[in-house]
Amino acid sequence: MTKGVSIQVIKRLPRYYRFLTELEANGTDRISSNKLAAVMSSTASQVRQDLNCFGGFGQQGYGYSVHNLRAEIGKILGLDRIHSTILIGAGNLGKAIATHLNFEQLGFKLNAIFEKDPKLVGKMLRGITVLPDNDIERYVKDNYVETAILALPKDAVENITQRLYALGIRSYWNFSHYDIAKKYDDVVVENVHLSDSLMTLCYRINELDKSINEEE
Amino acid sequence: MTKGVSIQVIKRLPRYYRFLTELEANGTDRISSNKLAAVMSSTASQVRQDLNCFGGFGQQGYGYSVHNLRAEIGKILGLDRIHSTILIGAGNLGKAIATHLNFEQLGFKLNAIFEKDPKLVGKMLRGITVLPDNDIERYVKDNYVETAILALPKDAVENITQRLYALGIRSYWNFSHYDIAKKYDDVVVENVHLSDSLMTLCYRINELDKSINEEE
DNA sequence: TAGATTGTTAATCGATTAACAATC
DNA sequence: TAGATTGTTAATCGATTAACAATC
Repeated sequence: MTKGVSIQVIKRLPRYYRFLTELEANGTDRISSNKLAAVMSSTASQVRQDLNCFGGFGQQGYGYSVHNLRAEIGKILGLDRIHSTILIGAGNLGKAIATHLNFEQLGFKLNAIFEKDPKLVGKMLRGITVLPDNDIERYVKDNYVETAILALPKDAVENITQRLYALGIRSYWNFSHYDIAKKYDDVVVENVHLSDSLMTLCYRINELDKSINEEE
Repeated sequence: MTKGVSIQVIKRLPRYYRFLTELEANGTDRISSNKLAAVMSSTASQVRQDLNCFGGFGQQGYGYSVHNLRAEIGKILGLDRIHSTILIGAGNLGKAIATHLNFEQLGFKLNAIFEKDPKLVGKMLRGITVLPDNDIERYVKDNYVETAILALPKDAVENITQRLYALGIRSYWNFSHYDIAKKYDDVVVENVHLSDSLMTLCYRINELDKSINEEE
């Protein structure tokens, strides 16, 4: 029954969700695949193909109800569930993650934060007291934890992941360059590689410069 | 002469670069497409196809020189150039970006930081004094600036981008949900949508749970 | 020379786009 | 009913994988 929707489609779902949220906030009641494609810089064909991976949410001759479609995509993404989450690392990056994201609207709840550096332990972030990383085992045994956010340097992540895996945690939001999925095969890992993104920008700037120089 | 290498290939280049950097640090001198594919969780065919978009860097019967290949990919990405960069927004996210990334190794140099909130103006980040955002125009006119990093809320970004675009800035590393590329068509934008990444993780956790339940 | 491994062409696979009958 | 727009099938396009001759 696992339908096997392609990763390309799945990666577009948050985009649909974002734009539909905006449209609803703007008071738009209904939208055609054509109009939605224009907003998303996509094509009407792709919009209809994508949505029909999950069901027929539209109505012939009418289009899609913005409110309903947004709710359906929210359900598909699973944003109506709440995944108990811990954050490992309360440095600059961990702090930004903790304070910047609306976890509750994204299907998660941040319940605890752990940090090795004693100088940061005890501080408050988003109403949560930062705990020493030695407390991880005790905490995870006492509290149900589904997901871990990893905001620490690569060399620290290898060891931490081993501990978290041993405790049964199988989903990771990973900001480091340690390759979790290569080590463990029954986990879900979403990587955020900021430096890869910046290098891609670098390449594209150079391409832009080249095309400008060719024009001259 | 613009070759038009596909975006999929370009997005893999930073990965090659990262793994080759590791291999070189480990003292590996040469590597075959087969071995490199194993390290990268890719295929030998894909490795050779990808690299041959840019040139024949290997040697039949031998493989690739790790050192040379890393250097070549660095050049392709343009990491040997230095793009003058400013950061707009010195909140938690801006602070993490400023302190977390090795800009110099990624083809960029962070030269100035601007912030609206007077409480943050004057603070030091990465040896740079945070300036008031009213100084942007003066600064960009006096100093050559190529790239802007946008680490502020969506509603502030629209206005800031207008100002930066008017000043001639054409490349953006954008952490907000404001769609720059839809508004301006001669810009290069690399978006980092953290909440999209988290929603994708949410979807995949649910899929994992489903497949586990099916087994029972 | 023989073995290994590339560069490159051909085959396959999957994703996107186009078309249109179904239907609101 | 006529017009609009979906859901879905078919056609196209591009990316990945396989194969192999070239060659170090």
